[in-house]
Amino acid sequence: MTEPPRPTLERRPLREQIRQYVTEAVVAGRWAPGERIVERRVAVELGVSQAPVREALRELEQLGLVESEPNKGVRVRSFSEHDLREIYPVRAGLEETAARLALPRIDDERLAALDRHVAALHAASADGDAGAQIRHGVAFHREIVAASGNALLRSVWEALGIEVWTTLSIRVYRMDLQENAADHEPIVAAFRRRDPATSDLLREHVLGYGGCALLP
Amino acid sequence: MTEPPRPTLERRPLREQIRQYVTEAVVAGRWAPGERIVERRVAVELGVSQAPVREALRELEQLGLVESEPNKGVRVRSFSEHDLREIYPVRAGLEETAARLALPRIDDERLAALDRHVAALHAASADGDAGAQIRHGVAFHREIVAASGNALLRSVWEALGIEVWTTLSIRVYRMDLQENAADHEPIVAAFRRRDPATSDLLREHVLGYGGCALLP
DNA sequence: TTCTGCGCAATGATCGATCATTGCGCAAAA
DNA sequence: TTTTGCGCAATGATCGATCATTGCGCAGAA
Repeated sequence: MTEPPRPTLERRPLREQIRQYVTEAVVAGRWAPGERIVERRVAVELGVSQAPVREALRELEQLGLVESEPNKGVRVRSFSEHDLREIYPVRAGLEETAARLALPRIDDERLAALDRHVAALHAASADGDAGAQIRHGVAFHREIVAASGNALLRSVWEALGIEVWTTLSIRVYRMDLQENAADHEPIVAAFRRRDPATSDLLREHVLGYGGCALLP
Repeated sequence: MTEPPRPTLERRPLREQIRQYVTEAVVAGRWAPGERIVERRVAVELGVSQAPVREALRELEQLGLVESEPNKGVRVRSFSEHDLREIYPVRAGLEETAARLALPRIDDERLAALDRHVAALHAASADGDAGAQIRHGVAFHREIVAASGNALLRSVWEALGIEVWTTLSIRVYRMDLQENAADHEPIVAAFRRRDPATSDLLREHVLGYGGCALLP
């Protein structure tokens, strides 16, 4: 289940590191929406060539963090509040499907994993650690998607990039974090008793994220 | 709605043409599952350089048509029947969501478009033109997803590559086409009367595609 | 015989350079 | 003044070459 802990020797492809660098810059707001991202400039900045930067940018375009037009280059996407909210119905639908598929096949091990995520969420909540709250919250939902046993569903869900968007929403629009750890407990309980309503419960739960108001 | 018919001067990026070429080769079965796709070989074959081939292959990896490992290259994915069926619950969930969102906002123009797609489907069915059946069937569902008004939902749905997988399923596993045009009419009717059950109807409809048996 | 490690060929990853398109300023014509 | 092109600078798209990793066969040790 968990990764075998081997001494990772920094062997990730350049492109991945570049992607992470650009993502961080956009999410942290160091690069403003609408701003051009010039492939060569980034390449020079990082001491690499244009090619891997290009590849990284294409991946980020897929994610929706940047947008590009042929022969006109890439720029940081500007996210309206409306854009940021669009993700929730999609997530909700995917996770509803995941719950439907997971319900008859979820086992004790997974349920225990869900419990652990909830516990971690409580802890992060108590610490007031927003980053940890996001991470553990996402991990909880990821666990359910994985429990569906549908690899395609998982990859589609992952491609949404929940963590990035959540972080960004909070920074840009000061969306309320609303990660009340307790909200997750009924979901685990529903899975445990194989409640057919679990999927609806999960959908409403996710839609609740999207419905929450902006802070003043 | 439809593309403004301008004199297209073949100005698509190379990468797109390459992607299409490779897709066609894989879907038609000219390149067998498991077969290596060597970037330079394809490049030479098409008289281009390695870079755009590489980009095209990454897009196809995203689509799931090929798979790659770092430093080991790309190969044609081998699709088990199980893999091919995984798409249906995902599609069903996405389209259920689309229908939910579309229900309160679908207008007569879109409903008319749905009617046209159904009519085209009938015609293709009568002609026994499998390709046209797939295309119009997909167009019908695409119309609903577009009617949701959720751009992210649309792009996620498009990223599934329904047409490619349907075509491939039929060729490789001889999945039954089952595109009974009449099956689509109740869906349009449900939209027309704003039936809250429309989304469930659509979900079941899509799941029906996945449930259909293989031909002998 | 079986196991180990070296060395080469193939090829993915990256680079530096070139080609082609786009955007824009400026000058001349209307 | 407004419009129309021209020409250049910036930069994305593509290219050809090089660097680095992988897979594999073979010689020699166990």
